[in-house]
Amino acid sequence: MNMNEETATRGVRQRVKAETARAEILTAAARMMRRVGYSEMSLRDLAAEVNMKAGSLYYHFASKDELATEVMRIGVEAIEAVVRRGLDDAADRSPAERLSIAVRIHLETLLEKSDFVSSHIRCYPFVPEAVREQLRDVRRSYDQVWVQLIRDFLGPGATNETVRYLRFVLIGALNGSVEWFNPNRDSVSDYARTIEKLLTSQMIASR
Amino acid sequence: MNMNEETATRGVRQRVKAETARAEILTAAARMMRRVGYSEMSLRDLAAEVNMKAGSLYYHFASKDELATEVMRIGVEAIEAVVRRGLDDAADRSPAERLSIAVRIHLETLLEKSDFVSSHIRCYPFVPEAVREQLRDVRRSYDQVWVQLIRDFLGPGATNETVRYLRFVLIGALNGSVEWFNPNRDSVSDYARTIEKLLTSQMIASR
DNA sequence: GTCTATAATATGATAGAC
DNA sequence: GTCTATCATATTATAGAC
Repeated sequence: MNMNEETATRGVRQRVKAETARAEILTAAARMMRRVGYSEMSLRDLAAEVNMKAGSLYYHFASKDELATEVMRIGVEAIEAVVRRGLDDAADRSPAERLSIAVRIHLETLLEKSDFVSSHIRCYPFVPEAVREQLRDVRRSYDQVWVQLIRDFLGPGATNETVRYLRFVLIGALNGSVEWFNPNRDSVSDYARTIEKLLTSQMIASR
Repeated sequence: MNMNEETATRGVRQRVKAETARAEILTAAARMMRRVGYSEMSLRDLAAEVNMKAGSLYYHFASKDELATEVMRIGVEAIEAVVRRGLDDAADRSPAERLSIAVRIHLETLLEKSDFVSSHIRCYPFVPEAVREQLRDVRRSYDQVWVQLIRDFLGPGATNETVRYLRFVLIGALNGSVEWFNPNRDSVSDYARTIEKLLTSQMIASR
């Protein structure tokens, strides 16, 4: 069949509409998963959020799991990208400064910038195993950013175990903030400074 | 009615049976909530775990919420009690040593001793608001243990904000461990030592 | 105290009209 | 692309027999 201008145009418009709807669903899902959790988010409620009916979601996603996987995948990839960019811009800084930069960017992204990131952090432990499996590689990739940062920070003498445990301390302190951080009361910058002081032995002045 | 020995005995036995069953349900619920989460734990599955049918649970608890509240309440109260006891036994130690003791006891209880504690930590953020409300006071009480420990550790110069943020760093590092700790690979003692080094500026030797 | 049976409702998902 | 209608199933909770 020979496409004339009209049918070609309609094809484009339809594709744009589909992509727009898909993006809106993903954004609403991220916000909702962050707020209530994965199991607690019903597809009916999600659909209502984007002025749709539940069944319509299946035109864009094959299942709730696929939708959630996509939301959380966007989250990790986004935070890895923004942290890596920040570190590339600070390639000449000291290991301590680079670690500090990563801490700040991670916190800002998690707490102020992206529901995709925060929904990932909150929901990952309770999402079906099949979803976690899908996210294994992207998560591992972001983990490696921190492994390298902490290795550089601790220097060549540090054991793998020390690197591992310090990473868990940091990740715990960073990600735990989604549960208590209140933008009206708390400051990302102040919390980041607390972590930096701890890392650089400035927590207690007299020591 | 005048109770003879037999009816009195049966009364006691029934009461014991009820209390035993109730305790078994609570224990199984704690284990299950820890493993799969609150929403993900169905009362049918829970009942099966204690060789019962779902309906029978309602002889012991008025609702799923009440059951979950009880599980989580036992958790906080248990960890507060064991941490407070440990601190009482170390009343003469330095603030840094007392903080270190609390870190160790908290981790041991959370990771090795009590499903009531770990289920509380994992499920609290996703439990219905009504349940969280019921737990507010006991949680606040345990929080105060840490506020005091950190105040003493930082000394009189510390601002409330610093105390608050250091507490969140610690709680995040401590409680985040439920998500990654593997008894076959990890050591509570080694992880506790990592945290202690960070607190006492011994993380990096050359500084 | 625990059972069976069931109410009342909510869920993820699919089929077919438009 | 989205709707309506519905399937199949799962959920919390209750009523009444034993």
